[in-house]
Amino acid sequence: MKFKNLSLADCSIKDIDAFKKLSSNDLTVFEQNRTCSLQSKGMILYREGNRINGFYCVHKGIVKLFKTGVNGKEQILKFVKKGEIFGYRSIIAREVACTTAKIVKDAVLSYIPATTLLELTKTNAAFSNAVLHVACLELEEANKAIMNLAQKTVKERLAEVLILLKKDFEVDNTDHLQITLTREELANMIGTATESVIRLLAEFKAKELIEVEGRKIRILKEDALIKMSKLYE
Amino acid sequence: MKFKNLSLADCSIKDIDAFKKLSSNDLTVFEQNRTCSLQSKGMILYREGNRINGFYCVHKGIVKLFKTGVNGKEQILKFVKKGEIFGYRSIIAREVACTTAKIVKDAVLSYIPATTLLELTKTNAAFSNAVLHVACLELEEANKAIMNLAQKTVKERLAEVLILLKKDFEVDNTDHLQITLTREELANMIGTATESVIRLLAEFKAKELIEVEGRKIRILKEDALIKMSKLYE
DNA sequence: CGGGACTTTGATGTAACTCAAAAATTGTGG
DNA sequence: CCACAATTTTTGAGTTACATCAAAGTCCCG
Repeated sequence: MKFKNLSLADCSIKDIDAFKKLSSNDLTVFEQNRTCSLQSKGMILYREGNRINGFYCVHKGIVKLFKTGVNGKEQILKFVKKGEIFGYRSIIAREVACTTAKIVKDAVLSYIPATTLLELTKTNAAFSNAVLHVACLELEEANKAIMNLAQKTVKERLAEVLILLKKDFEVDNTDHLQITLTREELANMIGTATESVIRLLAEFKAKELIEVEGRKIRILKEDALIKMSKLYE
Repeated sequence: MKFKNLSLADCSIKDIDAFKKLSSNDLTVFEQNRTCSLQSKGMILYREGNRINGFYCVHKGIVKLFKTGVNGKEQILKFVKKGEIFGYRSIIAREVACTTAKIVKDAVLSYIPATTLLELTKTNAAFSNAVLHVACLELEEANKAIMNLAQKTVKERLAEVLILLKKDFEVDNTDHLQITLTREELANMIGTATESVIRLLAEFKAKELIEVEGRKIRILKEDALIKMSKLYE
């Protein structure tokens, strides 16, 4: 079968962090207006510059959000995972999508129409506040990213991104990062060339900070990477 | 007198973009809970890492928001101007301030206590929605900044920032940008060294794209700068 | 008029990009 | 399940945009 271990049953709004505090009444309205779907790797949900008619909740899988730059180069802004929402920004701001959303790991998603989002944010303070909270957290993440890109070296940024990927996506039972990215995707996260990522990963490996098997990465010396990344928090 | 042309009378919440659509009822609650003040250039309103007990509306003047990097280098995230709000993010996210706020042009500000903000966002959907709207717009700005830092050259970023400063802060009657920044501040906006900004401004001047008189900049060929910045929108 | 803060210029170093070509891996259709 | 194509990864060499350092010049502002 196509979607191993995935089922539309795994699709409870209760699992979405932003909406955990909503009353059961609010949740009911919500549940009535959303649709669930399975989406396979490679699928594009919406494209930068297009109108977007709803937003998404991720129940399983991973979605990549990116902008496309001058020469077609992707700039990855976020990997969205279980419990998170995306696509709401453009609806609230009444703008076309400012990113492209692509499935990078088979996913179970909820889709909520824009009209429902706008109606709820307009009339339901608890709901509006829940989305506001998410937006504020994302804003701080974005500010940190700006700081990193502006002031840190590529090596520091790569070290940091490995740490953050471990924190956000955790490791499997063999202690490998659960998210597997191509070298190019790593490069497009930190704003560098693919070759630079390759050379730096080789350097980290030589220093025994990490182990690498294809796209699987195991972090050996997290402390050293944190120090190298100049990441303190 | 200290504050030329500034008066606490110029302090109407109606002038704050985010709150223009609020009902007069909502506005009243608001007005009762805010305090106005005049703040002179150089004043620091809050510092990164400190708890913040309220947020601000700008009626006049300009406030610089920045993070401090590894070696004390400022990373400027935003210049806040008339009609805008700031400081709300940390309150909503229940975090300490993630930036430092410094007055760079004598200002008239409203200050609204955190408790009022939290109370209003919790109970008043219109208000919560207003703040949400601001946050979503800022999020898109931040995403664009990430893209620029990651993929554009210093020259492209400087060209872009000049265009944006003109759009955001406009020009005075002599056609100069109304916001006057040091070379260092320009550098800290686009993530480069002061010397690089100086050399590039000289280059732009030689090409007659701009005129420079100290910190006053006049944009002569906006089209050429836009083209150079690879900014299309 | 003097001193601190900015600005400018030049010289030099290097982190990181680009290009190119080979090696390895992954995916796919027969 | 294999063979072939396509993509991704790796390595090397050459280039460059930009940072850094140092020193001189300029602008204010009291």
